[in-house]
Amino acid sequence: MTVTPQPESDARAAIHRGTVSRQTEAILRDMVLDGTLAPGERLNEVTIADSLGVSRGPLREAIQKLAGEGLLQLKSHRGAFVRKYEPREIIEAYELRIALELYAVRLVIERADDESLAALRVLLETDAPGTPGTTIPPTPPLDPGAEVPRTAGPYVAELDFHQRMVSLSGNSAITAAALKVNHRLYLALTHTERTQARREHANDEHLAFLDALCDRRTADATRLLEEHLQASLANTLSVLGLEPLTSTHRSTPSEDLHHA
Amino acid sequence: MTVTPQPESDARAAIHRGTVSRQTEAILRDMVLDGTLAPGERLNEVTIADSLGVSRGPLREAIQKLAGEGLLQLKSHRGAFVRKYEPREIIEAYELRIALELYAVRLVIERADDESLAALRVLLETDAPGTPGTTIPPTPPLDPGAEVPRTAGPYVAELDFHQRMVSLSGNSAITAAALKVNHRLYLALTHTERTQARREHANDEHLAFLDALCDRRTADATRLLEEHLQASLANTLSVLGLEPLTSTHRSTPSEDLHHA
DNA sequence: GGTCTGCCAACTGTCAACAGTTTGCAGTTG
DNA sequence: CAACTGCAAACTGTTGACAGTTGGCAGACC
Repeated sequence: MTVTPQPESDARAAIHRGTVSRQTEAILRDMVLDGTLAPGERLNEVTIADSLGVSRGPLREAIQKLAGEGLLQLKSHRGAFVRKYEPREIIEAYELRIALELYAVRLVIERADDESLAALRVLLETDAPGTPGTTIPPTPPLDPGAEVPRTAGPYVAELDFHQRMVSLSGNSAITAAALKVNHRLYLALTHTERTQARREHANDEHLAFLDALCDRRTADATRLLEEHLQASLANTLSVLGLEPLTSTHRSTPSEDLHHA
Repeated sequence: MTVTPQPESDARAAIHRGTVSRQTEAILRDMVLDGTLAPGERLNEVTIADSLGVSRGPLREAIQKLAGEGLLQLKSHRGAFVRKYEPREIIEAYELRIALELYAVRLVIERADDESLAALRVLLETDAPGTPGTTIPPTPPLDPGAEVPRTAGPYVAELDFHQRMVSLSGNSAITAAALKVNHRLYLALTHTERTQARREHANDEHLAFLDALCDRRTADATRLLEEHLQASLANTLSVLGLEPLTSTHRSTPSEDLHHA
């Protein structure tokens, strides 16, 4: 109803919905994101191909594509596994997200019109967990199947708001990159709950940020967004029982990240 | 015989150098980046598979992966084409690059050790076009075949310096994203020459930026880098005979980039 | 002469079968 | 009884062949 390109509109459209390869890719992505395939799990090609009613060829092509998006991990002669993110990788993905959003904010303030900015506020008010998949940005440069599934994880609304904000930059390259890293973060954090306190804080931060954004106060918006993202990352880390990477490495001169 | 990953190091290593799929992927990427396959050109699967001595299966898997990286474009039932970037897309890719590098600078200043920073200076001094492929970052999270080819285009040294700087952030996600967008920009701009004046300016800007970076003056380094990147983008646009997007949209409230 | 229609060739998308590798297990041996 | 070796099953990697679609070309028709 909202933004998702509805498949059930026409039966003929469903038949012609791209090739088997693309359909398989979309279905696989959903299966990975909604947990049907658990992180670390191995994908048996014949089993999955059989259950989807397709051959191994298109399935393998879909697997290649998802591996390129960071959702699967390929091991030579061992097959494909659902990507299991290490704590360090979660932090790195988060930092990538921060990099994208911080610059996107500047573009949004420069370019977005008032209506679009105002429309963002609606996303914060309808914070109920019942809102179904509104995750697709208006101009998705990725494939049409790239959508966050309907199983409402704790991060869906959060990611959705941010993704929409980024898409207002009008830059489809940045938007696509953000969507991809958001998918990865969703996969990595989908079973991570946030504390209630954090949840309320997050909403306040969103509102403050949005106010600055609508007033086109670039410096304030940027600062508020970064503080919000850093706080969100810190909460995630604490829930996961990890210590923040961002404060430990400055003392040690080398050796710290040279081995990766 | 053309671009094949060097087999003469060890016969056994050549045999076990990944699967045919991966080799094909690396070779294809090189062929796209070095212009063997021209932008807009269509890839005939049987011809290419034949010339590489592989079957269509692995070739198609490689094509899927390169399409995911933005180097190829897939058209349903029409095949794969070398991606031909529109002016707008070039600008968007450039902005994505800016977003990544601006945040990377902060991480570099926080985390990189003095030696690594000093090592960057060497890249600027050996500006001769004879320096062979040093394009791989220390920690390439992409596949081992992902390198800017040896055909020294005008942007190779430029991109190389920036890529190395980004890799010093220690963040492999950001580094991988930067590498990917740099590949795209290389493909889009490989036949674009820079003015001599711009060339000298660029070097000066690099040096000034590097000084600020080594002194860990975050604000200065960030500002200098952004000015440098904006100037570089402006030069590229002028060479291409385009007008900058970044200055036209602020006045018009909407309608400017809503159609994309 | 221009335009439209129907056919044909080329190519992509898909499938089923073959070959090589890995992993786990059973048997054997010290 | 533990550890090592060899085998076998399962699965991935690869291949060649089949079917459906697209685009162009020739011929007919207006």
